[in-house]
Amino acid sequence: MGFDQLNDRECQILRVLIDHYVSTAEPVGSRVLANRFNIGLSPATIRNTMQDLEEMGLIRQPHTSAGRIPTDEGYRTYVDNLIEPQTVPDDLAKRLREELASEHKRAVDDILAQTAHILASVTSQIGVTLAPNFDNGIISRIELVPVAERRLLVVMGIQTGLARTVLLEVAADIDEKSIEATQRALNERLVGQSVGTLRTTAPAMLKDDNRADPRLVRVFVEAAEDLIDRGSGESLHVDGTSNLFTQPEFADHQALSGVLRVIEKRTPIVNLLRNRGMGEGIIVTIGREVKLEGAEGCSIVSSTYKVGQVEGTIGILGPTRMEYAKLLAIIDYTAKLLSEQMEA
Amino acid sequence: MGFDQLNDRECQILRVLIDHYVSTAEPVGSRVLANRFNIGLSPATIRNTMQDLEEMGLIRQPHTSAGRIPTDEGYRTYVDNLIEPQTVPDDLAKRLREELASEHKRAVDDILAQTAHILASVTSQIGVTLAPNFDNGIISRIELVPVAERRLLVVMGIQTGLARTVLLEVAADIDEKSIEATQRALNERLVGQSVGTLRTTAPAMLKDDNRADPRLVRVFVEAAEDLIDRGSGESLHVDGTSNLFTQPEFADHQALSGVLRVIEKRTPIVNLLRNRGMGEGIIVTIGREVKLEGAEGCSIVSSTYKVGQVEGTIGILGPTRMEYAKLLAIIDYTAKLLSEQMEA
DNA sequence: GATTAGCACTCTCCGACCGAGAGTGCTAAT
DNA sequence: ATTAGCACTCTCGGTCGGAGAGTGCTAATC
Repeated sequence: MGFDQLNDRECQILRVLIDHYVSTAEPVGSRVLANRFNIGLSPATIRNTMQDLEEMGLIRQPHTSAGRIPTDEGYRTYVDNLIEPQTVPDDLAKRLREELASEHKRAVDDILAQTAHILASVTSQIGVTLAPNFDNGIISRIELVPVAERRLLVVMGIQTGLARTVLLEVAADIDEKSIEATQRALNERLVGQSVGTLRTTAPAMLKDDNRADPRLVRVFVEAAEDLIDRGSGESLHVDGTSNLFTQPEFADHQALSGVLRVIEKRTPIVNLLRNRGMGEGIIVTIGREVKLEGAEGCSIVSSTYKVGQVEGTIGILGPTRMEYAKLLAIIDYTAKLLSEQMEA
Repeated sequence: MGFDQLNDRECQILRVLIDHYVSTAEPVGSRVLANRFNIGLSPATIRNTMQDLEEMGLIRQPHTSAGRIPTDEGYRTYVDNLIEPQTVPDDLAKRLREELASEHKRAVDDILAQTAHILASVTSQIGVTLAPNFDNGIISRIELVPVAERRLLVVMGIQTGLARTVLLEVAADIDEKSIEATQRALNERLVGQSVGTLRTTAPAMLKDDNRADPRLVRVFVEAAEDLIDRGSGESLHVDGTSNLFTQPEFADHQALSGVLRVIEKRTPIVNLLRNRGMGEGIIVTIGREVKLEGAEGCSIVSSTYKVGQVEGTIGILGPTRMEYAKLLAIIDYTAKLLSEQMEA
C-alpha cells in the first residue's frame, strides 16, 4: 500500500475512513479514527491528513463540524488501490451453490430471476441479471411450428442449446408445404451463421430465395429483432428493490423515487449493462459514473457469465456506500457459478 | 339515491365529501362542504349529518378538530351505491385504442406489458396485467422440437392461437424416431382436452402408452406445470410503481415500503388477481379487503379479458383514495379493447 | 520538523414553547 | 328541524437555546 499519488498514511486513513463510513453511514471524525487505529496516532494528526485528502477531492464534509465522508473519487481510489481481493466465505458459497444449482434443469429465465433474487437477498442490495446477448450465438436450427390457424411459432436454437421463440401471425392460405419449404431454406441459409447477421446480411440473402414463400420470409425478417433482443425489456430481471428502504441514503423521497423510476424504465439499465465493456471480468461503476438520471447516488458491481459463445451480465446495484470488497467477491463467484450452471 | 341504509342527505354528504377528499387528499370540514353544496345547507347542519355518518363507520376524523375522511366502509358504500356508471371521454378512448391496438400483431407478453404501461400512465396509478390462465384452454397441438443436443422444446398451442413453450433437457440417446412417436401419442391423447387435465388425469393416461418413450413422457409431465402457469411470476406485468411517489398517502416510508414489498413478491398479487372471482365484470377491492400485508391502504379495480376460452385479468392498483368512477370506466373499456385485440 | 494538546469556533440536532388556524360539539335562538 | 354563536381541542410551523460533535489553528512538545 501506498501508491503513486498517496503516501502510506493517507492510504491508511482513507481506507479506514471508508470502511467505517460504509458500516455506519455516519460522517466519521478524527476522534473515532484515532481510536479505531491500532497504531497510535492522535486526532490532530489525523485531522491534518484528512485535510490533505479533502484537498485532493477524495473526501468531504457534509457541513463544517461534521466528520468526513468519501466522495465518488474517494471510493474510486479505494476500489482501485486499497481493497484486496476477497473470497466468499464458505457458508455463503455453499448457500449460493445450493440455491442456484438446485433442482433439475430450469428455464433460463427462471434461473436468471432466481439469481437476481439470491443476489438481492445475500447482499441486501438490488440484484440485476440480464439474459444472454444472442448476437454472437451461432444458429443451430430454425423451426417453423404451425400452432393454430394463422399462427406460426418460430423457434430459433443456438449452438449452446438455448432457444428463443416468436409467435407470428401469417396469412390464412399458407399451407404446410410452403412452410416446410421455407423452413428448409431458412435452415440452409442461416444455420452456422451468427444471430447478429439476422439484423444485417440475412434479409438481403433470403429475399431472392425462390424456394421460400416470400410472405413468410417477410414476417420472419420482421420478427428477427424480437428473436435477437426479445423486446430487451423482458430480458432484464431485477430483484430486491425494497432493500433500498433499509438504506439511510434513501430515506428521503427524492433519491428513492429517482432510482425507482430508472429501474422501472428498464431500457436504460439494459443498455448500461450491455455496453459496459462486454467481456473481461468485474466492473465497478461508482456514483456519477453511472450515467443514469436519478441514480447518481448509486454504484453498480457487475460481471459477465458465459453460455458457450454468448454472454450475459449480472450485477448488484446499491448506494455508493456499499461493501465493495465483499460484493466484488460475491459477483465474481456468482457469475462463475452461473456459467457452470448454464453451460452444463 | 337514498337507499336502504342512508337517507338522501346522508348520501349527498357522503358523496360530496368523498369526491372532495379524493381530489384534495385533505380532511374535509363542514365549512367546505357547505360552500361546495349548491343547495343551501349550513355548516352546522352538515356537522350533524357527519356525526351520524361517523357513527355508522363510514367516515372518521384523523384527530379532533380536523375534517373527516372516508373509511374503507365509506368507500365501499360509495362505490356500491353512490357512483353512476361513467364512460371514458372520447379523447382518452382514442388514446387507449391507438396505443394498444397499434402496429401489427405482437407477442402476448408485449401487449400485456404495454397494457400495464398505458393503464399506469393514463391513471397515474399502478397498472397490473396478468397473462391468460391456460387452465380452461383446449389443447390444439403439441410439438416436440429438438433444439440442440439434449435440448427439446415443447410447444403447446391452444385453440385460440396462443402458445406456450418449455425447454427441456433430455437424455442424449433419444432419437428423432421416438420423439416423433411420442409427439404423435401426445397429440392423440391430449388434443381436444383442456390444459387443466395436464395436472390431473393426463399423467396417468399417458403412463401406459406403449408407443411413447416413457422417459420423454416423464419429463413432459414434469414440465406440464410450467406450461400451465409459466412459473406464475412471469405472467404478471406491473408498471407505474413510481406513480406511488406522487401520492401523498405514500409520503411516509412505512406505507410505501409495504406496498413495494408486496409488489416485488409477485405471487401474492398473482393469486389475488387469479382468485378474484374469475368471470363477470369489474371488481373493486377496497383497503383492508385487499388481503395483502403491507397493502392495507390500497384499492384494486380489476376486470377480466377473454381470449377464446381462456381469461386473463387486468387491474389498477392505487391508494384507497382513488377516482373510482373514472377508473371503473377505464378498466372496463381497456378490458374490452384487450379482448378484441387478442381475439382478432 | 513532525506530532500533539488545547482552545475557540461553527454547525447540526433536538426539545420546548407559542401563536395561528381550522374544525368540532354543544347550546340556545330561530 | 335548522342554524348562529362560542368555547374547546388539536395540529402545524416557526423560533429559541442548549448540548454535542468536530473542526482548524496555534503553541507546546518530542
